[in-house]
Amino acid sequence: MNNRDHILKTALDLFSREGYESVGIQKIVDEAGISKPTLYHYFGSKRGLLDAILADNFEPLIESVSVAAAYNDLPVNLKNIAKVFFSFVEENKVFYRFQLSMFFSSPQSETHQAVDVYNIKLHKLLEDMFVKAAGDHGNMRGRHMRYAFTFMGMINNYIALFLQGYIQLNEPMVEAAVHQFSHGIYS
Amino acid sequence: MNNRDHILKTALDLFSREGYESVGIQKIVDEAGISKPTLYHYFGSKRGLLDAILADNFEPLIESVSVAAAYNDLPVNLKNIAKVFFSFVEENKVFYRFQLSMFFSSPQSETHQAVDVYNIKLHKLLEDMFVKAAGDHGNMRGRHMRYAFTFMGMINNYIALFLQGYIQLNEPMVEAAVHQFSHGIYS
DNA sequence: ATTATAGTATACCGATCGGTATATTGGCTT
DNA sequence: AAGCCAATATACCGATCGGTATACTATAAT
Repeated sequence: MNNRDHILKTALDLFSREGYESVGIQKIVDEAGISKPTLYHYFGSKRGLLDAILADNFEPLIESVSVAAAYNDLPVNLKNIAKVFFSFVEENKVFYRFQLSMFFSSPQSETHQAVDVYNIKLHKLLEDMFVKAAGDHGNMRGRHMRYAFTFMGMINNYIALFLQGYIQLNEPMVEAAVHQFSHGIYS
Repeated sequence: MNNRDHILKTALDLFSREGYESVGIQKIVDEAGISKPTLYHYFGSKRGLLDAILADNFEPLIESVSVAAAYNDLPVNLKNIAKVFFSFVEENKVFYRFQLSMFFSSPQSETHQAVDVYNIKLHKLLEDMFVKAAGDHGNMRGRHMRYAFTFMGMINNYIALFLQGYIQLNEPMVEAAVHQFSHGIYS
């Protein structure tokens, strides 16, 4: 692995375990076995390092979600989106734990602002899907935003359970999450 | 308001807005119009200040939840618990936003550890209730932990929606949250 | 062979971090 | 009035913070 990717991986591990604010640059470069100017050569600043971690990991996720959310048949879409998230989390546990913590961090914090742009993109994909679905399901109209939030919330609940070791993110769990969410929509 | 409570309120505001790690002691004492030794006289350390904030706010909540979760009739219990949380959040927006961010912060961080003890207490109250309910609902047996987590997750989803200004936490919303969760249990 | 450039290290910067030594104030007890 | 103690302030501590000035090295292009 090249130095840049090695730094990214080391920093993500530390950030995810101890929190972005609590981890100093010195600790990252010690752990990675390099020196400060090397890190600053690649990323320019601590914030630049954070942005690089987010871009590298979020972009593939957003791409996959955008495919799964292209409106067709709502129940199928929901299932596919859940699958995309669950399999992403299985392969990127450390990153997803970190991004969840950033999403819930204080609104004015650097971490929240850094991750917000990506979550807004994800949210838009979901909301667009619900807007289109409302053409076929009249009783959904005007609630797109709430649906998008509730669906992401449901997904993240199951992911949180997984991250704590209580469940596996397999096919039946996809069904369970979508089923439970759908009950809130159609009734 | 006495000095101790004034410091607590000032610190909670800053922590909730900018994050615990990002707010220095100096900023708190400047904002509160006092000096460092005064703060250290009351709380001993930054961590002591955090613990005092948590104790002051969590204890009444836990007391209320423990009443609402005393097992009687599960649907009624669930509704009462949701009511307790929703009305607590209405009156303690700033604190609840802060405690949510701590709950999702990195597992080894000071903030997560500080808040964990209280969330474990809340979780135990819910889990005990589900254990007792399983006596009356056979198909629930062995899933107490998952139910406790999922229910809290559902509650926190609605609270997050409220904190972002998308919904109000009124009676119909209590019904909606409990209804949606219950569908995951009985089927 | 020379030059340019990307990559890396040593050593340092001012600012801020959490925390404290010392002293002073003011009210309460005896 | 004397003594005590909680409450407060000024001024300071070493450690760490994010970031950088300078210089060396290795590789690649001319």
